[in-house]
Amino acid sequence: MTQRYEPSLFEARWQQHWLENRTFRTPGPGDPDFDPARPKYFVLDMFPYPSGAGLHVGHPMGYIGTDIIARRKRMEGFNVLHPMGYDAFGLPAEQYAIQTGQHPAVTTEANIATFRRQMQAIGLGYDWDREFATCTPDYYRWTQWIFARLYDRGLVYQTEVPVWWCEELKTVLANEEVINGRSERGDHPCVRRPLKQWMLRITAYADRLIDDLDELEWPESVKTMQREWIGRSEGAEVRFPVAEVEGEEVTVFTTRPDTLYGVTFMVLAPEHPLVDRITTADQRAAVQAYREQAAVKSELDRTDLAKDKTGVATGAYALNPLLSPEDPEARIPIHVGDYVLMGYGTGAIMCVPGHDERDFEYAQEFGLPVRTVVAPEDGSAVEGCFTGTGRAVASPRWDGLPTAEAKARSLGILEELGCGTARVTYRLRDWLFSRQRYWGEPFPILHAEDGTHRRVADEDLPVELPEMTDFAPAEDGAPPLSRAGDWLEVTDPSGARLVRDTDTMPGWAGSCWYYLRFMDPRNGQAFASPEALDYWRSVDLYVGGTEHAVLHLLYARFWHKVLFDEGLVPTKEPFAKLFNQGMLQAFAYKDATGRLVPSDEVELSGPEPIHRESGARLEQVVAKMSKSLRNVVNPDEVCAEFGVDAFRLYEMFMGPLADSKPWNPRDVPGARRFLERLWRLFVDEEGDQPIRAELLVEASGEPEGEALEIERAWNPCLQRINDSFGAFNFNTAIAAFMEWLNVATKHRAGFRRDQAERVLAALAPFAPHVAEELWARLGHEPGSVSRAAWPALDERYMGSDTFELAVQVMGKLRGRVEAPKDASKDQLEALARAAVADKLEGKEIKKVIVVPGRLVNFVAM
RNA sequence: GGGGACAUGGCGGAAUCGGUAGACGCAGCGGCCUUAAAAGCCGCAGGCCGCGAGGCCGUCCGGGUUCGAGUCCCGGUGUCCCUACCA
Repeated sequence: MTQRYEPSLFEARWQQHWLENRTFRTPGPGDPDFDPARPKYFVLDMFPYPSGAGLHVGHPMGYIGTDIIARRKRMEGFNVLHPMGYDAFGLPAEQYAIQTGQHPAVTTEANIATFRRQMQAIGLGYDWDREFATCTPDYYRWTQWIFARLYDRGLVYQTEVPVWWCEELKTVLANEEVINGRSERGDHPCVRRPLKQWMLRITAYADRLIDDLDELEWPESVKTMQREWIGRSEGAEVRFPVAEVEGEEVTVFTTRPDTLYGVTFMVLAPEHPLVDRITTADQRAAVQAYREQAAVKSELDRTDLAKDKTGVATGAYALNPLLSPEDPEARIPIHVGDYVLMGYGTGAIMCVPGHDERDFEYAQEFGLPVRTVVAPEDGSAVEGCFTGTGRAVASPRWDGLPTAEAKARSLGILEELGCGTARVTYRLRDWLFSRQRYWGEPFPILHAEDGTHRRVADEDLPVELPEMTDFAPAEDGAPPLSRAGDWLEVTDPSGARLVRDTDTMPGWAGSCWYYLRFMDPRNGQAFASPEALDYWRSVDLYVGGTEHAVLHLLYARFWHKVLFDEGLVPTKEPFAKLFNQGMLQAFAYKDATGRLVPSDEVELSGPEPIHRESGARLEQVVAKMSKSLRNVVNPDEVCAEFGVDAFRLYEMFMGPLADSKPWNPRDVPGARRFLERLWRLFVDEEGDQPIRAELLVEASGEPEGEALEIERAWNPCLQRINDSFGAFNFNTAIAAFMEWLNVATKHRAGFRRDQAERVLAALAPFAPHVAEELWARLGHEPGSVSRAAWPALDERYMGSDTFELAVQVMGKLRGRVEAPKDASKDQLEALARAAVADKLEGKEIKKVIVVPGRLVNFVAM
């Protein structure tokens, strides 16, 4: 039998061993082997949607990172909760079902099997006993149950709203799923259409969702995104009476009530209900035409077309409530314009072209007057539009006040006059929560004949998805479930006939609380036991990509807070610490015209990349991995060619986990070579023994000679490994291993068993297969390195006794000299002086800076 | 238009508190081993000048603070990500 490093001979075997022995199973409260004395650590990956394409090398980047963290924490004595599951409801499986007739449950199950196999093949140490998919009744029963809690708290309502409708997908989409009028998934055109929809009152939690961000250990950028998404803005609601139309008034929201004297016109959103009531006869045709045009425009892209402001006068006028109705200045025209959005604030604005750029543009377009009511603090003259803060001018009731005070004063006056109040507005809208689709959680809702609805009793959950064979939505947009026959009909105990709701929940629903289910995934009595919730509390470290910075993380926080208010979870927030891994990119090749050339047309064997057909030189650039560039890398292939440990090491060696960085196929063999060299330190490839005989000898006493050299290299290496867990820059840990290996190889004759054991323990989180293999060959119980203790640092052997002292003259490096680590400042200065004596000759030394352990700098003229 | 991140050799990237820039790896070059090649092992390796000792330049560009700046401050350029009439 060969003793060469051949990972295919043992990697699969160890993976099998871990599964069979449930090595990474984590006992929790209620399990007989649970040890409550240990501290807990819950480290979670954002679980994947199991697509048909399987994993590509980008997915495992974060998974390998958390696997390393989980494995080390386990070795440090923590109860580590590190599970994996599948966000398995969603559109792609259903689209596929419509095209092929395959039931989404079938394709989803097949995809999950692929994902599971791939993740196990990477050696990820998840607790597979806790695995689940959100599309199983065992799970969505509790999704429905939590929905019922929201329902009972009045956070669920049904309303007719203009929603994004995607003709291609035959469903409504949430605002955030539509980008520039096209669906985020599939890039199909979408139109606005009024439909009755389920809404969740997330806006009721807006303030808490902003305020509680402060206590989270999250990237500032993500917190900022969430704050801006919620978009809290403080201002006033002001009511302007409409001239000559008795009883009508225009209510606007403004953040600048201090500019009220500068209002010269008003604009209503095209959809504003007031438009019909106030438009004058001679403007009616023009307004009607404009509204129709605006409705079409919104289907395309209102924002893109809005380079120039458009609008039309209604012919009606409003009266500035601060001025006397007789004052001609008080009379301001009311327009309709599509730069005002019906969905924000009141759908109407007061326009102050002197101090708002959009209003200014509109005023320019339509020749409306501009009135200046704020002057810059420094007294400088402003022409056109000034949006900054300063002092109020031409504003009789608060002239001369700085903007902040003017705001407060104007608010007070508005309230006094009874024509305005302070108000807070949010950009965040209530969450459109229903989809006219099949593959999602059915709503646990029953409709009565009188038009009322009630929720399904808890004991009747889950409301299971009915078996169907045709999932296509109807032409009129009626959901597939409306054709579900018997399933639809329910008779309640009183004999009343009820009909089930036929919408399903959006893809986000299942991921709103899955982290809680991991705490107690097989519980049939509750979504998780109070004991489990109380022990695991919340996620200590949550790792995933930035693409979920707003939606998923905001929705999950919302549900968690509702559960907190219900007294069902012990924490206010679900994810204590968030970490965003970088994106995995790939090299791409650009020709002279700037076009990207698919990778398989590029010849890389020469000194520079060449286009195979034309022979043209190409430029290497960094781009996303994409099918069209044919630079997508499959982890299965990499593992097959280089081994799993090499794959894991390379992914971590590429750079810090947080950075985006390109996959370079040429670098992968370097990781493999490291493992081979390490192997040879332990195993004589030419011999027939599983491990070098010296390593079977129990070492005693302090290391000496070559063993001492290895020891002195090891401890700084371990220090760097430990430090790499601070910022998740495991590339530096692996570099440290490599440097240590270079030293150890040089002094291999002195390599001792105790050193071998410590190295393998520290290596185990990074390259677990080879660590297990060599650990077992050392005679330890198979599989036990995963449970070994994390090695301790020995401060006595932190490198050698001397260091290289840099000697500078006037800040420039002029020499180097070996110096003892414990030398005094005076000794260092003397050594340095001797080293650069010739450079100092004839110069006057003005100052000497001594930095122990580093350098000496002579300031000399 | 707004917000954020980043910028270091041919490539990926190192560099605690401001203290020897380029660790580690890839690609490259030289040597050993070999009939030869591969693999492996040993060594070289930012640029320029010089036979050499050595010197000069160098972390996107321009200024500044400092004994000393990749790191801090001001201004600019470029790349990537997010966002987009939010009143």
